[in-house]
This record gives sequence, structure tokens and C-alpha cells, in this order.
Amino acid sequence: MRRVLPPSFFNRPTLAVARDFLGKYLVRKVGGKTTAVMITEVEAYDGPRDRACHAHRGRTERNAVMFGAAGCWYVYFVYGMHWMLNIVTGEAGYPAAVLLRGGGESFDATRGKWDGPGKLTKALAVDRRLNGKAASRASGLWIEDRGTSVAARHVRRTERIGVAYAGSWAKKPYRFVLSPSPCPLPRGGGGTD
DNA sequence: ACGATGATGAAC
DNA sequence: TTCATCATCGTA
Repeated sequence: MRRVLPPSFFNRPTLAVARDFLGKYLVRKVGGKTTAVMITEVEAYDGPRDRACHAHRGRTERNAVMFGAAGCWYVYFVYGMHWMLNIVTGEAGYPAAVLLRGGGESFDATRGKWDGPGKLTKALAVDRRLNGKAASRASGLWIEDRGTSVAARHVRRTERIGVAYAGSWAKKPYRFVLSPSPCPLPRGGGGTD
């Protein structure tokens, strides 16, 4: 079973899309070579109120694609050297996206190879050229469901990385990590805010 | 713990 | 036009 995720998958609340990303495959085709990476770590950036979200200060040239259709890539450059890969989620006009932060070769070997958003884009040759393009075979970068189902006990939620400037929004559990070993109950009991 | 490294956005 | 900032990473 192998299905390319359609725009409707992404046209849902950002947190739901982020959660459901775990266990899906990010597939890159460049030239004749295809690479598939199981997604194991993502972060949600949810709308203008989210102070960690680029759209918090309104629309700019850089973040414009976040305001567009779900299922398009939002790629930007940070720290003078790294490309960040996001996919736009939710209704057009509502600026939200999911940042792809890490991936592995399989469910049981989820760590080590592509941990870190900058390493992931470097490994998959992702740069500005994909910004605004749809996630599809045509763009050479897309997401597939290959039948892996991820149970709740394998999903760990934490604060997002590198967004300390966002005040209370930095503390929200918007980072989702796939953990092969079952996680104990979330810290503090409920966990999902 | 820190420096690399350059695009971006807001201020002037 | 200038300048602070930055959804990171490798080395120490």
C-alpha cells in the first residue's frame, strides 16, 4: 500500500496534520534517484496568534506561501546556511504550516541519519526552488502513506525547538516525535493542552 | 558554549 | 541603507 497524500490531507488543523505526519514518508526524486525518509519529528506553527509562527507579524514576502493553499511547500533560509522545509496546512488565508525536522529509515531505526531540519534538507537537496510548489510527484517532493500506523503510545509531544523568543507560545507542546519504544503517560498527566 | 554565515524585515 | 535577528549545526 502506497498512496501519495493529497491536498485534503493537509487542509486540516495544523496540530492534527503534524500528529499524522509521523510514520509517513517524505519522498524526494531528483534526476533518476528516489529517496524515501520516514518522518519522525515535526513541529506545528499555527496561525497569526502563534508568536513562534512567521506569520505572527503579518504577511511578508518570505511567509506569503503560508497564506496560500494547503499542501504547498514553504521553504526558507535561516542562520545564513540552512534551508527549512515546511508544508502549508489548513484553509487558504489562515497562515499555518508543519516544519519537518527529522526522519529515519524505518519505524525501528528512526534516529541518527536525518535528525535535524537542516540536515534533512541537505540530504534531500531541498532549497528555495521548491518554495510555493505543491507536494506532488510533479515537484519532485511529496509525502506518501506506506501503511505504517503510529499508535498514541509511540508519539511524544514536547515544546518546539529554538523558539524561546515566543513567550508562552514557546512552551506549547507543538513538537511531535515518533518513539519506537512506548512512551509513559505524558508528563503532568494530560499532556495535550 | 560558541562562531559561522547571509537572507529577511523593520527602522531610519 | 543599515542593523538586529534568526523554526541550526559542527566543533570545542
